[in-house]
Amino acid sequence: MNGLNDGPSEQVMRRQASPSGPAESEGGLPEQAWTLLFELLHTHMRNFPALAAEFELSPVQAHVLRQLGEGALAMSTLANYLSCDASNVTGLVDRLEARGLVERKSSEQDRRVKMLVLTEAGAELRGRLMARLSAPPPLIAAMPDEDLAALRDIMRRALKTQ
Amino acid sequence: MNGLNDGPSEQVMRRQASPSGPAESEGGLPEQAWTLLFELLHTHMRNFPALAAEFELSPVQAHVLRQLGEGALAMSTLANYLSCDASNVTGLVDRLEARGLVERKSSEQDRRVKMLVLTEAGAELRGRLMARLSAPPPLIAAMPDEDLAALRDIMRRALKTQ
DNA sequence: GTCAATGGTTGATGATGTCAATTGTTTATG
DNA sequence: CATAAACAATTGACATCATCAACCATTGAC
Repeated sequence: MNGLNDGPSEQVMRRQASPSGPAESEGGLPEQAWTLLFELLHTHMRNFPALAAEFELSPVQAHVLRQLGEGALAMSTLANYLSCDASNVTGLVDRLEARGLVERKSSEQDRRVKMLVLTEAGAELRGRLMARLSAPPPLIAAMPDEDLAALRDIMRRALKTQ
Repeated sequence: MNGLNDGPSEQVMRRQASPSGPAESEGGLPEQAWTLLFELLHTHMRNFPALAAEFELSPVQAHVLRQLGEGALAMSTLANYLSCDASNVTGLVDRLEARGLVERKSSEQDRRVKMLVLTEAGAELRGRLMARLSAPPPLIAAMPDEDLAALRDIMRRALKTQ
């Protein structure tokens, strides 16, 4: 695990009484960059429910479908991904299974475990969902190519060394 | 509002049957950059509930406190911000009010309207919450200064021209 | 004054989330 | 081998979040 505060700068939280949240002009370089990203992030997340609803999915169900694309997942693994209680996943999967999007398969190695796999219909829906999700929001789409390339390279480096 | 698909490139969704979601190496520049950002975004959103729980707040309550910092808001305005039904806001505010974090004030101009304001305790809690939220996640904190500065400048330009 | 529109609440219902307790299966230990 | 501990999933009880339809109070237009 990467520790959070083992880095160089200690000047976080300089004026926690600031009325309007993180001030862009204050703090170290990481805080400045993060605050701006945070803005985009929340703007985008606000209409995630509406986006999921386009496919008649709740936000959580959309999240589940997204995670489930890589292959079969155990219920407990899914609970970890969602950082929620295992008992929550039961009902979640119940509803997805009732809609014919996923299937429970008992594991051969360990009969306690139930693996989740997408059905044909589930994979198809996930395909459309992911295509919709990967459409860049207006703010990104409007960026000049130069900035986009720089942004892509920066993020590639960051995700690689994580 | 900025249209979504009035841009240049049309090569989105080339292989929607791809099993693992948006492939980083495909699509136009905006899609490539966005897909990477999207990764960070969802990683961060996964532990937003846990982060809110540090302050004994549900995710939605944290969102409300965040929005409520700028000043008084009408219930209906808050419902718009959250893009949810007005009746949902009633219960939400009921619980926040019961905890002494916000207050309903009847508007002078229009006695139908109820304005929401933070109490002393609410403002204090919001301050701590915002300070916590503006702490950059590990992935950002680990970036070299050069990338951080570039990222900040790119995002500034993008948010400005929006 | 009457009537439609608006802002907020209430009640019914379903989805999401947690916790505590239970069942069935594995694994470790005597 | 037998028993106990650990684990995966489920169940039941309960709070929260979300929507819809119906309802009051107030406003504003006619």
